Amino acid sequence: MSDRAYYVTTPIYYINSVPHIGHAYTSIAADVLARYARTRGQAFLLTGTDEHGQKVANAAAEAGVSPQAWTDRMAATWQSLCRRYEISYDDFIRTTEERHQSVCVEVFERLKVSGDIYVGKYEGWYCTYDETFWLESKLVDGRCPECRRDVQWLSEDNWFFALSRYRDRLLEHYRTHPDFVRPQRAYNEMLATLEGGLDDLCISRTNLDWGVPLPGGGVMYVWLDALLNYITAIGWSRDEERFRRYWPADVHLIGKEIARFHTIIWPAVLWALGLPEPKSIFAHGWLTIEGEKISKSRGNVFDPFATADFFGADTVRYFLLREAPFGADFSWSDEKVRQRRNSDLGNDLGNLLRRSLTMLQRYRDGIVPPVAGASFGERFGDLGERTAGRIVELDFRGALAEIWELVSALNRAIDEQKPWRLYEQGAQHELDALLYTLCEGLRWLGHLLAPFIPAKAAEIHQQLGVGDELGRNWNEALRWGDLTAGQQTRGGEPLFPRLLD
RNA sequence: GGCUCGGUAGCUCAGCGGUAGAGCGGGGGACUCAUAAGCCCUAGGUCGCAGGUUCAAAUCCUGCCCGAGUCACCA
Repeated sequence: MSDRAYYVTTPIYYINSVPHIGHAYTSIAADVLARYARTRGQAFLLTGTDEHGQKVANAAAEAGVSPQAWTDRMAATWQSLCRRYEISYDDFIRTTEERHQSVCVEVFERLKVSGDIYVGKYEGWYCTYDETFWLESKLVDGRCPECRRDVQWLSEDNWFFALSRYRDRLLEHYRTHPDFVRPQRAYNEMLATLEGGLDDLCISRTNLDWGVPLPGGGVMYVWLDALLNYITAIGWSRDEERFRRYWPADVHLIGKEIARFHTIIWPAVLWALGLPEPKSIFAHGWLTIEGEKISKSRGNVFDPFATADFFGADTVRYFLLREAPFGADFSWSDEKVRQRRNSDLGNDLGNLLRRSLTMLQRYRDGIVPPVAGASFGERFGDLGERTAGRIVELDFRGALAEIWELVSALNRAIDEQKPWRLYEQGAQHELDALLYTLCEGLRWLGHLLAPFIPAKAAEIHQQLGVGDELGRNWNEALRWGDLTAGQQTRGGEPLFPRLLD
């Protein structure tokens, strides 16, 4: 039992183009979960890249390189994006890796044996130019709605997954597990889809070759290939002990546009393989730019690396998680990021650290006084628990709001008690108690904020002079009075320098 | 077109049957340790529109308007 690890995944990112800030969003949320989970025990954060399919092949062709060369280049870009945003992944899987492909083939063989897949006809209108299938209803005057060229009727023998067979079981699972799909909005939509009925799913392609080759010809449908990463990466059929430690996943984080694949197809495939479904799937909202969908045609795609350079990775992480409820859409704007940065991070948090350490330096030579005021310990005794509860519910905004109550209370305490006056009046005991409270509160903030803004949280502790204690279990670390008196603080540069217009 | 979700103070949102709330921005005040930061006070908004149920409706029901998403092999 204690062997179990908290397993969280991001989608594997489709690399037909360069990453944008929306990709970073999912990874950041997953990273917060993983970082928190690691304070409680084992955790495993998986991310990676989805490298097959027509669009990747096309992108490679346009760039004049082989698909493999293209994916090698793009995967490296994605990995550096993770580093830039401090995504502490435990593994990064690429679907072109042998460890993944060989297991995909094994899945295919097993499904053949179990009778969950069969050969059928895959038919539809096909636009050769766009290499896309269209439904009859989507055609415009019998032509491709995209390029207006003629379409042709294509009919191929392909492998089908008997998805429809699992409809009743899916419905039952939804009924008995109301938290299987979150938020509620996504759950409702997927339930409605299920109630509308399911068709079997074509899981092979013969009209392209950039994919996992299947015995007998053709390649695996890229979506099935992609979904399987969640089990190939943790050793399914190759390392059963490892696999059992992680599976079923605690949560798959996804963007809401890919909910159907994760909440309907994926559990059915797992059941066909005799495996349990993931514990939950969370479909977060879309990030828009000034209210508009991120898209190349709108020209509003901006480079997430440049964004991190300008604002700092921690500021971007904070903004994304603080600004909106995790399930809902929200709009990015540089101005709002700047406001959050200056108001929350600079004025409230950074300045709190600064003014506290400056006064400690001035009045007590930067040494943590021996008097521990107890009132904050009583008031905020359950703050760790409350924050943790919010994180586990993926209510990141709520978690940060909880944490900021402590930030505000500490700032308020300074103004109410006026340490400069206590110093003038020689009220040594009161001054010590307040200064200790500030330092101890800041030590707490380091722990509480570490999942969200890891580098700055570490810097808070560094300026406080507390040792490398981030990552400790909160139940142990967040005991009021744990901060050692007599410790020398260091101070330092402003944590979040104010950004001007 | 079907379905889902939303439309509450300038902005972002909470409230979801009992005489309108928070944060930010804006305005005012007292201080000075601090990143001209922090603290205190201050927001008089037809709660999208029109009906209905109820002693009582942002809060339930109906219709409409507006926005977003989704509709099956489209990364």
